[in-house]
Amino acid sequence: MARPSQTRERRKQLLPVIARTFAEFGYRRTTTAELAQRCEVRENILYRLWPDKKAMFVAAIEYVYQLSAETWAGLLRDEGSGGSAAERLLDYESEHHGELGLYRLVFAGLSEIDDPQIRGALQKMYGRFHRFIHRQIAAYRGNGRQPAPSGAELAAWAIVGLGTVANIGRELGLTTPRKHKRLIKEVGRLLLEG
Amino acid sequence: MARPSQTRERRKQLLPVIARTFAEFGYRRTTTAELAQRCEVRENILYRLWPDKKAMFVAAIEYVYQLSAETWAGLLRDEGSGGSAAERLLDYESEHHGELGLYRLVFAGLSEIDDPQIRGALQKMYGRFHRFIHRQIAAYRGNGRQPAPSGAELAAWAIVGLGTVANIGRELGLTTPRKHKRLIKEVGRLLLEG
DNA sequence: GTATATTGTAAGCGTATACTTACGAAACTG
DNA sequence: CAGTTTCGTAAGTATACGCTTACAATATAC
Repeated sequence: MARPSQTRERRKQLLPVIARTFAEFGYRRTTTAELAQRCEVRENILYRLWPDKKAMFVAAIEYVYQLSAETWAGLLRDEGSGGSAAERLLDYESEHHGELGLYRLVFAGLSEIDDPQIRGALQKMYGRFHRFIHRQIAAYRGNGRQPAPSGAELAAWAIVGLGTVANIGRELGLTTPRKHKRLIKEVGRLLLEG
Repeated sequence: MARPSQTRERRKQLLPVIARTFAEFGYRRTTTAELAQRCEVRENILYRLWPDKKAMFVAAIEYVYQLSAETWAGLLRDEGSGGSAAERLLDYESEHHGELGLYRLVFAGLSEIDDPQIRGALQKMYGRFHRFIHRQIAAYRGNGRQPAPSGAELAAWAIVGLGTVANIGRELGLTTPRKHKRLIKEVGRLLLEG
């Protein structure tokens, strides 16, 4: 036998850098040379970790949800700070939403939606986000009462859209930080109540 | 003197084809060769109408709003079919929203947001959509009463987001046509009322 | 220590594609 | 008709970039 492979750890190590780079430049404009430089390795090392550029991008998309999910899981565990889970999430997002700029990665993905693999990654990601929010709304509304109506599913989509447009508005400089915050907090509240 | 230039008419004539092509492939994946072929001309003819590929794309973005605006203006004139203007618009959009697939053009643009010209075109487009919807909400809410509160502005952004996510859901096959329709109609109504 | 696998370095290749140039044909003006 | 400009065709250029290959160095297992 010989050296044990460290590809798994190396992938995890480089993924945040890859994701940030794709988020910054988009899919096409990101060159494998740039990726390598930011990762401080040579190009062919990236090609040992992933079969091609597209696989790197798909991995980056999956990373986006992971990161949010971890943050939110932390918020849900931390029940101390008052309010229901849904309310705490809304409060948090109204302050920190889009902070990492990874939504740009999603925009980039949406431009490549004809590709089956990228499309699949986006489906999974949006599906997860939606399911998570859906559960939060259902839990909030059905607090002891009858099971939540199907409206919660629609509301969950609307909240995903709210997050999306909030990022677009911010990115284009069309909404001030103050409005951005109010948009998520107030309209989010409205959608949560139903 | 000699032949009068027909560049203006030619541009208008080709723009719908250009826009559809960019919508289909995105910005980077669209080649000037493909554009020319769909327009049934040679590449350099496109370069006589626009200075470069980017200018063609920017023109296509502007075309997106024009097209929607024309449709909506028609709906607003046609007061016969009952309901307030805002309600008629919602009804119409719940049936036909995203039909032309031009929202893909917007996704493509969002991936190129670092470019000043494309960014500017998107700012103008989103600004116009928002302003239009904002006016509709304000008119609906302030029907004879006090001037509409600032919440209408937020609601307008939320509705833009609603349209965006509805298209994403449809595109990814995550929402059925039935849900798509309900999403716009029911949540749109909720946001309209405030 | 040695064999075997992994890691790192460096250069290069083939292709795709935005944009250009050159030139002949047609059309409008006076 | 004559002169000028636009319009259409065709080929070419230059570059950027995804991906590969070849080889040296290093680390682990036995």
